[in-house]
Amino acid sequence: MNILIVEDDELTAKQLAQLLKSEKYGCDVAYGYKEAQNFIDDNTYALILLDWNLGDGDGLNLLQEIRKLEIKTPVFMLSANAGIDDRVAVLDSGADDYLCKPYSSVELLARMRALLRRESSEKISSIVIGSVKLDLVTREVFVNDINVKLTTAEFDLLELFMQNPNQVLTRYQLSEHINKDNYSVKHSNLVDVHIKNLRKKLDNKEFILNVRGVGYKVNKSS
Amino acid sequence: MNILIVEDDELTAKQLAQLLKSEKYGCDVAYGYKEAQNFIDDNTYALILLDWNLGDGDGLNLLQEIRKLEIKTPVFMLSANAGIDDRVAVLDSGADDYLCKPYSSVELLARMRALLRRESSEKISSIVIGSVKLDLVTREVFVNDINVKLTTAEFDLLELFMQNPNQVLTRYQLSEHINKDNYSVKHSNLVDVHIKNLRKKLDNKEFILNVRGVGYKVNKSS
DNA sequence: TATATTTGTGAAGATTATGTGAAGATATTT
DNA sequence: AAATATCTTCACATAATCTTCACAAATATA
Repeated sequence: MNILIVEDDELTAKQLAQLLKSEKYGCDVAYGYKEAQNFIDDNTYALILLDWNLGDGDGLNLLQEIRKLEIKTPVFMLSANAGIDDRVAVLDSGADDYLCKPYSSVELLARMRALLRRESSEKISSIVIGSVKLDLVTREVFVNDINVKLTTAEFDLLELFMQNPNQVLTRYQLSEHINKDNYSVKHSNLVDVHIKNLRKKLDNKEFILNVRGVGYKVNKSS
Repeated sequence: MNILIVEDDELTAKQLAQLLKSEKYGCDVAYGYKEAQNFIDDNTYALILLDWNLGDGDGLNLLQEIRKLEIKTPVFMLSANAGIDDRVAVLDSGADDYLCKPYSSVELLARMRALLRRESSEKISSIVIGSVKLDLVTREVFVNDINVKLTTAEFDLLELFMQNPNQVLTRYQLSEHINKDNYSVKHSNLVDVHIKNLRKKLDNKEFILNVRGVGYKVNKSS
């Protein structure tokens, strides 16, 4: 969850960054218009906190430019002294919320949560471990950002592994998860075969580790 | 574009309704908690303007109940005298914005537009993916700019697909979407047949991909 | 080191899911 | 009511993948 702070006053910016970090948000700080543009081009933010007064350009201009580029990231405007008319201009330019300084940090955080909640409810859920990314909605798997095609059983197994990282899963648990319940067939090495094929497709023999006599687990640090 | 006003003071309610009508919004007025519930159950609103103080129940309670029911309609809270702490409670309960009386009607309208813009920007009138363009208003479909005639079921399926690009949709979801709910008929391959016909009309076997064992999805990059 | 146990592997046959044409059943239009 | 369009089912063709098997490789045990 990354937030971009755009604020030219260094002290204010650092205080904001401190506040956000204390709430476990990751954040970048841009001290001016140009710098903000670069950050926005290169990253995806959950929210942009944008100061109205920027040294090398107007905050409102930046906002309008962001919207012109069809970037949908919510923008929270902060301003020293805007009157009612400014407020209207700000909100109509595509800002999602707005506060005047001096503001209460408690209120700022609450309003931010309101914006972020809305976004996150639309976001897809995906799990990333090491070089492997698994998207639960599209059922796509990416290894080093390359889309890899898995069969149903392979995907279901990998999903179980990645939802229980570091935990050892027995062959029985794994088998049950893909195959209703035919693991009564004592000497089936069905799971082993799927694991073999998964390892090959993930291009990493160490991603799924064998725990001798018990089962398998994913290796978080691979 | 319908807006629900929930406000127990009759004069205030009428003034609000007047204001909204002058801006060409359609609106209903609920004077209490129960009445609001009924309106919400029976209608779909683009926005709910909710007064903090209701005669027969608390506005905050209503808000929390709405969110518990997973109703996503944006809620704009209005209050006579809330302090900062109340603001936090309000926004964290799922309100999307908040204003204290006395507020400027210009600012109220601007903030409302900010909320409504967000919603309406999601309700576009046509969707384009690859060579396929789907017009939701005229219900026309173009493949490489050539108008293709689809049956009702085919269009409805394609619409669902294109509004959820890349997402895997199950046969059950698809069937429910076109056909009320007769997918209890276990061995119906109705969806499969529609998919086959769609693929032929779209002149592209890769536009709708099968996800074995799960369902189908559109291929964004086709 | 020799032996037993467990895990890894490729290939082949069995099984299951999906694709397809055609025909009868419904619904819609003329 | 007839003509037309669309929906729905069915039987079978095709394709994906599951599962087993025999054996190889690795690891533990004596």
